Amino acid sequence: MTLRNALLALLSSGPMTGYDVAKRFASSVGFLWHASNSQIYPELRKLESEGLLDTQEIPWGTKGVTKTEYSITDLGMEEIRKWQQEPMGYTPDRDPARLKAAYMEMGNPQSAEANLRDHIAHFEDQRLRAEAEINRIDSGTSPNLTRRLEKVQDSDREATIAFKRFAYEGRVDQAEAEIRWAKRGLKLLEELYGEK
Amino acid sequence: MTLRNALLALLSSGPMTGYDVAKRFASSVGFLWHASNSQIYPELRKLESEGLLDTQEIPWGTKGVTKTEYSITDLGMEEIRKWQQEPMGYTPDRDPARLKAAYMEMGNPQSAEANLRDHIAHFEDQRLRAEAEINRIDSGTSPNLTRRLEKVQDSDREATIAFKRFAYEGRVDQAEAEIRWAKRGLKLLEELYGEK
DNA sequence: CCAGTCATGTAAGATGTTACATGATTCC
DNA sequence: GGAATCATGTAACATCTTACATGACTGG
Repeated sequence: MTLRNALLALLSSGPMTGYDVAKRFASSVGFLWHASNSQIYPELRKLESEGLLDTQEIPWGTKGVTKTEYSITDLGMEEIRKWQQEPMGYTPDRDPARLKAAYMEMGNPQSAEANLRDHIAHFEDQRLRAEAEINRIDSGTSPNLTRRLEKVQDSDREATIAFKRFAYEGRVDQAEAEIRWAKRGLKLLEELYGEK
Repeated sequence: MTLRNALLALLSSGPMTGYDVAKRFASSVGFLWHASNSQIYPELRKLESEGLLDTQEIPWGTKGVTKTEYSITDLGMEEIRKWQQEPMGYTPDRDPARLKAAYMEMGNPQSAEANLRDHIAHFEDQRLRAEAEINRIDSGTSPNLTRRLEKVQDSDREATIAFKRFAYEGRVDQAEAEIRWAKRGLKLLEELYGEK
């Protein structure tokens, strides 16, 4: 259900081909919601069949080849508003890192350390990506946001930017919490298994 | 793949029926990895068919009715060690809360506020549950941990407790990061939509 | 003309959700 | 005798992953 919303939200900034959509899902939106091509293309067609998206065949190259451009309909916009009004529907917890950590005494200290260092590296990377996105937002080099701002009333401009920034700040917060936790874990390993 | 590991880890503290397993998944382990009955029972049988678990039919009541008790095999224990040695395999990001937040200007401020308050309430509850679990660990009233400690050498005792505590501390950290983020969101709403 | 990008998927399988289903046992 | 708990699932569906597949266009 959320992929739909991610697609509609993305397309609310303007028309795009499936390929464009897929690319955004590999970067900007993709940091918030990942999806692969094999999910994206079928879902776009489904959304069209439900009247939430319109398609237009765009000529591509010299021969009669075309590509399909999707644009959001009024019904689609309505769907986004509905989504924003709905409560979140939190999904049950599934936390592989904590699960593994809870049983680290069953492996060896070296593996535990390696896993914690991996954890730190992973979330340092995540933080970097989120910060990069924030920089793009601030500097006006986020293609999607720029495009969106063109069709937004001046009164909504500030909020549009602020909420996007707020979302990626949340990603930074999460990454930092993960890093702090894993670092405490490394300290714990030291305490338990001594000063090598 | 992780459900298997959660099941094996749980059963490494001692034999249990599917029903017992399901109950633990509704509380302690369940805070780290959720699974429903319809997943648990079939997966237990699969693990048995792979030789990672053994079964024993236990008489139940007066008639010839039995229940099935699962216990971990040496192969199962080996599997846990393997799991601990493997790197984590981070899954792609799928973050409904941040996704929604990124497009909050498309709803109304009231919905945004309601969603952020929900977020806070949800994670305050999560924090509470994690803290309760930490208390059970500290006070020796966690049934699973107690059972596990009985069969653990003294030298591993400290680590066994410490890692479990560490895992749930991580949950507390996450919950607190979420709460801080959502509170900043409420402040942002105030700034954007004024002092009502 | 060849590499890189643009464009669009299918198929099989794993994983997880939701709803439904059934009956025994235990304790008061 | 009846409620709560113990015990064990099936079926249908939704979602997501992985591997594979194909071909046109563009720029050097």
